[in-house]
Amino acid sequence: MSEDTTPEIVLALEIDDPALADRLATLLGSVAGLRLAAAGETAAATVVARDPRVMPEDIALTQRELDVLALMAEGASNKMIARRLDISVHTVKFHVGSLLDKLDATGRTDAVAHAARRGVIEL
Amino acid sequence: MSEDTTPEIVLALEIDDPALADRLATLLGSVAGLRLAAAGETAAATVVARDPRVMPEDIALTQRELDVLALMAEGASNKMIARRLDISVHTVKFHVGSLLDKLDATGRTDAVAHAARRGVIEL
DNA sequence: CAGTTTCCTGGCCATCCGGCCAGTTTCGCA
DNA sequence: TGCGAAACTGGCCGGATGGCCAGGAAACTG
Repeated sequence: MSEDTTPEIVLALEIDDPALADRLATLLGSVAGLRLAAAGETAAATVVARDPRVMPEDIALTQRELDVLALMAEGASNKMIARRLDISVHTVKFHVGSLLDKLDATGRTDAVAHAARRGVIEL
Repeated sequence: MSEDTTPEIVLALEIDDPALADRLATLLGSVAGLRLAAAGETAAATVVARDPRVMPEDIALTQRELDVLALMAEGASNKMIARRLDISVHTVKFHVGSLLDKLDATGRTDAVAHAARRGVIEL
């Protein structure tokens, strides 16, 4: 090894907690081979730590609701979801209704967005 | 300073590129005050670097389409979007149609999911 | 056994969505 | 000056969506 051709790894920081951000910046700033990204600079990797206050406890979703939610996130219509889960469209609507209620959403798009924000599903 | 009370910051790695992951693991593993998370361990922050191949160039969206997309991600209906942007519902539908087309989505929920995945919008 | 939860199904209906057609204006660029 | 892209508006319509009502079957728990 020891090629001086190896470029520094540029790291960006996206930390909600100011104290943690400061400690990380100090620690990482002094590592050889690493560099913190300047404002607007494209980084090779990003250090993220989102404020966990957003997700107190996992919203209590039943298994079936999670099934439906996952398919919703795929953009599936109620009819498609019904076919894939082998249940009736009415039942799908029922679960969707519960999801809208539990996720405090106004529609399926909102529900998916909320769920993604809280980490209930992975986009 | 020199309080041994200061806990180590636990970092998790989520790097698609194995080479980059290896370099980062080596660099970060030897930093005092830092520790890499064990499997399944809860980390204070996560270093992420998603494979950029997914998003070759930002999909060419017009300003108006971005406006509509942002409101869609908020779960707004076409009517709401129309009111907020002070345009007619027909125009909203027009832009939504373009978005579905450009984002290769089957519906507004799918469009928001795709856009979020590509980083076009921030959830 | 009774009660609760979860999952499932049906009908009815107002609204929303998205695709189709058509048109106008405004802007920048060749 | 003419041309295209972007933005905007309208009507029409089939299908999707979500809210409301009602019910039933299975499993778990006190």
